[in-house]
Amino acid sequence: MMATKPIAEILRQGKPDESVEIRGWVRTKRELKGFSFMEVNDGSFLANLQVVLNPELPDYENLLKRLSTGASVAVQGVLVASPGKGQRLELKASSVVIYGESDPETYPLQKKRHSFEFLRTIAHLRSRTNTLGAVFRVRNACAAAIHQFFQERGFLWVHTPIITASDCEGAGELFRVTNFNLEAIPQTDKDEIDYSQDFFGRPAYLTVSGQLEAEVMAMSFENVYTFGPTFRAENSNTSRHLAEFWMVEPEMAFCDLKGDQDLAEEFLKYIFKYVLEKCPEDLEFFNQRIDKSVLETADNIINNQFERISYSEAINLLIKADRQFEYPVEWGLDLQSEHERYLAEELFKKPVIVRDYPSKIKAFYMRLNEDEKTVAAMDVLVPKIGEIIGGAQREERLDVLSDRIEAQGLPKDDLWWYLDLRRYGTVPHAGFGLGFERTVQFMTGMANIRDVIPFPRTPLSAEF
RNA sequence: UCCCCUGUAGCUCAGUGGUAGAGCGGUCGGCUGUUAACCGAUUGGUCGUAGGUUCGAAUCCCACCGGGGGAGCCA
Repeated sequence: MMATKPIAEILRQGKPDESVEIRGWVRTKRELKGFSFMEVNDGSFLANLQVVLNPELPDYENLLKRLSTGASVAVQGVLVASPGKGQRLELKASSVVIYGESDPETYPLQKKRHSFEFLRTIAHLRSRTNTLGAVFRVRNACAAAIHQFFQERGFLWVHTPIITASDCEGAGELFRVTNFNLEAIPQTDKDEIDYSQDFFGRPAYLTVSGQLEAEVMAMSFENVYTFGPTFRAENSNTSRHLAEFWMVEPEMAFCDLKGDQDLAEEFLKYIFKYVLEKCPEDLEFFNQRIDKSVLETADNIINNQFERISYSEAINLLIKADRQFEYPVEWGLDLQSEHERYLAEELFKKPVIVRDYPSKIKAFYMRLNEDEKTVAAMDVLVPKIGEIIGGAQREERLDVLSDRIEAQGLPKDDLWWYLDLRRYGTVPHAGFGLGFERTVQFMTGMANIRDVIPFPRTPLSAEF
């Protein structure tokens, strides 16, 4: 019985004379007079396995006709040292089974390079290309790294709800969740929508963050993290926005802003190192073909101590900067993308953590500092992307939190359970959020976020 | 949501008022080890949609639709 092996395993550690079976999809075929070559890919590896097809194979002529790009095959044979350049091993086929043919007249993928715009229109086939294949392997490795990082440190993976009733995150527009018949929405006497008749008896939404619930869980397990889908209905049309994306949110009890920053830095270093070890060929490919600074970026993250400055220091540095910004720099105003990129890209040339932002420009749950003007927030800024992590020490004092909720005009009654956490056994705690796709973008150098998620959801686009 | 660019063959694009083009792909043939194979031939079109200007529109004007980039918002 012949062992079926992933092509990655064969190319990494296969030996000549070994009998193997592979399965996969034909990437390309080259017919010569006496025999033919075909390259097969099974998604396990960036490179294809070259298969040699000799005329002695049963039904050779007909087989060659049917083995076009995209066809699915199983090949049995013997590994031999390749006399040609470009590969160590090749598979001398003794039997080829075609599972499904692929009409070359209509199969949209060519051997030639395609634009990412075009590939987005064939999202059901694009994962068979070199670049998207590499992206999804890196994405997988990155997800595995995230879990391993937290699991090694005793963090509990908590599953926070996808559907939420609280509209008080202030983080973008929400998608409504309802089972109303939209042709006939129940109304009250006052001609308002009667949510009491809706599925949850109140307005409900898709979550924009699992943070508040993660805080609940941190108050019983100390260290927790969420890793799941998040939804924003913002009409954002940029290369950095998705309506549906994945977010990682650790939350730590008995932790302050310093500990939060330490974890964020350690975390980024860990996942970059992990992916570099697991997918070296893929990252090398990105470095060569997509963005020639990919490896340098990884090295920069892994081997540099992140710069840490306060918001006030950041403002001073920006004022002193030897260049003009489009947007004004002034204490009290939020940092714009151009400011963040200047700090990380030009001034420090490495990741920068900015902390202690003015309270007025940050969320209600962030802890008020002694100066009463700033909050214990921190953003990790990286070259090229800007903000990749946003976090804070949370306000654990009931009275201060109540005041801030009221000051921001938020519905305090809806947050009764969140406030309860401060009534019963409150502790200092902190956490942060990391956009998963932006991280994969950063790692791979892919310019558009729609090309690092298999099935991107953006305004007017949800076909696949 | 705002600003800019763009829509021509399966793909990437040229054509800017006078008969619709190239490269790649596909197909056929050739080639004793190819690997973005190579060489030769061949195939391929409602020029995004609908109006308008004009003797004549892919080309100029208007509207709509799609795609991309940027900004804002954010992760």
